[in-house]
Amino acid sequence: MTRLSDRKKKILSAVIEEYIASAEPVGSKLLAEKAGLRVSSATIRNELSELTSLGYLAQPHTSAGRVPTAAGYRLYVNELMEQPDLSREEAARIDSSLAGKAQGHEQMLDDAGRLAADLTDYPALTLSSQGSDTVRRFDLIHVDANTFIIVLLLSSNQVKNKLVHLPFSVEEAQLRRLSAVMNANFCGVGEAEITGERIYAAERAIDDRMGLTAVVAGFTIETLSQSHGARAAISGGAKLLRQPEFQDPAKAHSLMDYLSDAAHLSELPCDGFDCAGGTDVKVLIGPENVAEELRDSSVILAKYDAGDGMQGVIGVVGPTRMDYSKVAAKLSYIAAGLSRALAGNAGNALPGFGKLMLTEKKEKSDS
Amino acid sequence: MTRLSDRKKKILSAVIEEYIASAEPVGSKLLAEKAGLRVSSATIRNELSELTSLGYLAQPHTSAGRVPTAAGYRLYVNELMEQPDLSREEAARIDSSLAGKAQGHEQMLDDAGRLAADLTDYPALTLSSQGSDTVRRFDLIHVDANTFIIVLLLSSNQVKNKLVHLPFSVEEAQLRRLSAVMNANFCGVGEAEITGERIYAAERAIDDRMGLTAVVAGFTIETLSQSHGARAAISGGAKLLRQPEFQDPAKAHSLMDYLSDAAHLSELPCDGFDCAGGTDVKVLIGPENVAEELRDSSVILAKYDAGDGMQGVIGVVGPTRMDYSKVAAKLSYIAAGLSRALAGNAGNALPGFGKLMLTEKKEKSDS
DNA sequence: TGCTGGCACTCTTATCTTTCGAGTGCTAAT
DNA sequence: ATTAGCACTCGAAAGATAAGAGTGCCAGCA
Repeated sequence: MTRLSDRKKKILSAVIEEYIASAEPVGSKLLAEKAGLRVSSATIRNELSELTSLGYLAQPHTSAGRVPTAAGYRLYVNELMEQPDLSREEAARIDSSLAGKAQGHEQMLDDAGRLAADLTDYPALTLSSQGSDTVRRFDLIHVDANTFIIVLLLSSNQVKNKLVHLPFSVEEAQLRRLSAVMNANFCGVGEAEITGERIYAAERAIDDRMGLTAVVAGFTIETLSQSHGARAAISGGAKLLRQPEFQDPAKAHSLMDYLSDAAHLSELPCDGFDCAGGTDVKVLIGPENVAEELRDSSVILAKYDAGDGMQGVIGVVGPTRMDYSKVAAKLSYIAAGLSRALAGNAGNALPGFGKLMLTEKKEKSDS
Repeated sequence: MTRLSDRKKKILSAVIEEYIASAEPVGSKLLAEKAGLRVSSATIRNELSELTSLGYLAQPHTSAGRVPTAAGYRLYVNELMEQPDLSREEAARIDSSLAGKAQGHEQMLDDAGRLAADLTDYPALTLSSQGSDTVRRFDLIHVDANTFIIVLLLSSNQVKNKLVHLPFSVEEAQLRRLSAVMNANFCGVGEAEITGERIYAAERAIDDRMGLTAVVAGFTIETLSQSHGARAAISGGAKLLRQPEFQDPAKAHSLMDYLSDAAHLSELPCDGFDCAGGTDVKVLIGPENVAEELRDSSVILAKYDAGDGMQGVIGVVGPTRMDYSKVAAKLSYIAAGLSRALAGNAGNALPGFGKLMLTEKKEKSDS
């Protein structure tokens, strides 16, 4: 289908790149000067005219320059654009930002989102659609007569906890029995299979009359369902306002409002990552988006791997006029780094860790 | 100083309330009709003129109505406005929103922020300037030969954890010794006092040659410093764009950018809560703000108590033209609810908790 | 056949005027 | 002290004009 002459391709690319940079319709004259083609503006006009009737370009009004259509962007992204390598500095910045601290999953994601927003100057979104998690190990810590802590080690290597205050007292031995029965019955068990019956059975097995089993099981279900349902977040929303296409407050507001609802973000299609040069990057251009609010924006998503089969997505939202190549490269690199950091979680540089913290601390108390 | 005739007060209030509602300069004619005063517009013009020269009102240009100045708002907030009670529905909504789940400190705060933003239609900010926390109890859970979990119970009743992978193996007995020495030496100790020497001493006490003590101490320091430094967050930033005063994207952008940096939020003055009718609400009007970016906005803050001496602030940011009374009432109510939920953390309705979770779960799997 | 210069035409954007109206301040009368 | 009346000011909206950018097409040329 795509039987475009080399010259047409070149011109289309030039139009898109120029438009990405200037946000203004680009005309034949400019093209004749800037693009490396050694032809006159009249020739270019003819080509532009054809590209327009092919549906790759459009003109806002009769006497304006050309603007890429969604189809134009699509073609550009799929076939025309070249994926640039990141500059050393940028790569280094990403590396250091991600390598900084080995914190929890969520904080890491948040940081990555902020980083992506900073680097691309577009709002960044992160969603971890971590598959179905299970508990690998239960621990109950007896604090005092009425208090204990539930500690769950999940198969995704996350640790979750909850402090429980009781209106009655409980003994350490009881907790030991309880944790034993939880470990025996609910390790590796998915959220859906933690049924009332099984809880009841466990309850009876240790003769638990105070409903402690149900408390622990309840927290487990809550935790699993929470990490099962995709967590979504957005950062750097204010950056939208920098884009000329969002000078109209109504537009900006509609999009920002849409984005700030995590429920909407989770609806983004997180499968079918194969386009854009083999890397795990996906580009949704304007009307390709299902959500009405995203129809004149584009979304670029990169998949990362969180180890243990879990995966998530980090991406940015911007006007259709985005520097797809640069943004895709950055996101891809960030996603890769994230995968490394999360999957290779085991590789905490342990020696010297304590010292590191100490020196950091010193600096802080100075300031 | 404030020797205003009753009529002037009434007029000033009327101007402010009208302006709050309409966002447009208000003139003498409208006032003559709406305000309950039985005088003509000419009389009101005279009064307006005086209020203007007193500095409480200003006119954008010679032939426009009057607009309140910061001083006008201040007077209104301090003396004129009446604190309305919340409607039953609103109170109920806040109660149910806060009582919903008894989660962690941070999540609770996030939820409260979202609630405040939704209820007031202004961006909400939350900051927990939790004083200096200490560890109340250390636990180390042995997972497998190379892995253990650090569990810290803080004096604020928060529980923090970290999964540690080791490049060498460690025995359960070692961990027991380590936790004993940590508990003995670092319970109730502030971040600043966890010095290298003390860590070294502890290390020697249990003959720890692998630096495990440092690892645990490092995490402790990290945790304490993190919860010591105020955590700040913002939600509902998009709502700003709804306000007429932020139709100019540049203004909106400047403020939103400012707000999205947590570091800036923490700089808000969180002391001196005494104005506005005895409740713990503080109003910063326009130029009263130190930050340049907040100079033509107002901030309303309400203090909440997180138990154990810790406290935080929840508030909203909006144009100086804010419905101070309503917003203050809402924030105050939310803050009170938050205090109750956090301080009275002990009062988890325990019986039936497990069942509750189960039914919730059922609903989810249905959809 | 394909490219180029030239030229008339179109349509937006910016700028400048004009008009309209709301609101004021002042004065004279009650 | 309050009010009615009136001239005046000034911004916002509407209309008019001018400028400029870009197109499409045609005729001539390799």
